[in-house]
Amino acid sequence: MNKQEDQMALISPLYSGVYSQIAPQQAESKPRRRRKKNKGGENSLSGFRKRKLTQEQVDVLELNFGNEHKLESEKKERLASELGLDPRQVAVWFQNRRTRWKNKKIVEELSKLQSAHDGFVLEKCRLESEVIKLKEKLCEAEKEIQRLRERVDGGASNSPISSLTMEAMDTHLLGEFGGYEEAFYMADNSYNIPGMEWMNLFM
DNA sequence: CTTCGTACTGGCTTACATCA
DNA sequence: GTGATGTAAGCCAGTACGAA
Repeated sequence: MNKQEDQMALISPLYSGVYSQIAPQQAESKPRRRRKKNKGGENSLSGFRKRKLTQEQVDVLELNFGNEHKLESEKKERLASELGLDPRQVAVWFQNRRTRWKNKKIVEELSKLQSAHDGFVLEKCRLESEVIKLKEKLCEAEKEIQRLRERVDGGASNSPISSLTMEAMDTHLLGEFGGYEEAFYMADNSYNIPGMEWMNLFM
């Protein structure tokens, strides 16, 4: 693998945002010099009328692109003579094809992210309604505790047993949540679980 | 008029050669 | 051997332009 391929491998498969890593200077939106209109200079291929490649030529090029998105000069020359094209045309075709491929990938990636996002929103709604149900349950449990406390206090006020019994009851009823705060921390304070911070983006 | 495909421009990197 | 410099080739983003 040469250095250039190495570099491309470092870059995401989509080449996304890529060139900015290689050429940060260019990534800054520097005003570009406007290109002069060219009606066919010395090195111009458009000296002759711009023409569409035949279906057969495109098929062969697509086949080669499918195997390898990069074009080595030897392969370029071979393809060019095989298809009766200028090597420059082959190079340009590959360059444009890479651009189309990259754009297509970006669109695909966007739609994947969109559906993932939709899924997370759905899950968030489900969790929120679960929190509401659990809060209702907790409220009922607290009322029940209060009733029992009043009953016990009424029979033997200031008895050391009463407070111990209450503690035990609290532990029994709330033990699975590890206490009120812990149980509902997430619901009120968004996602603070390590590694889940990104969820806040959707809040 | 819009979209798509082909070709070009300019900025940039990399590899290689040459020279002091 | 090594660093500086020049050059060719290739890549990309952006753009022009002809054809459908």
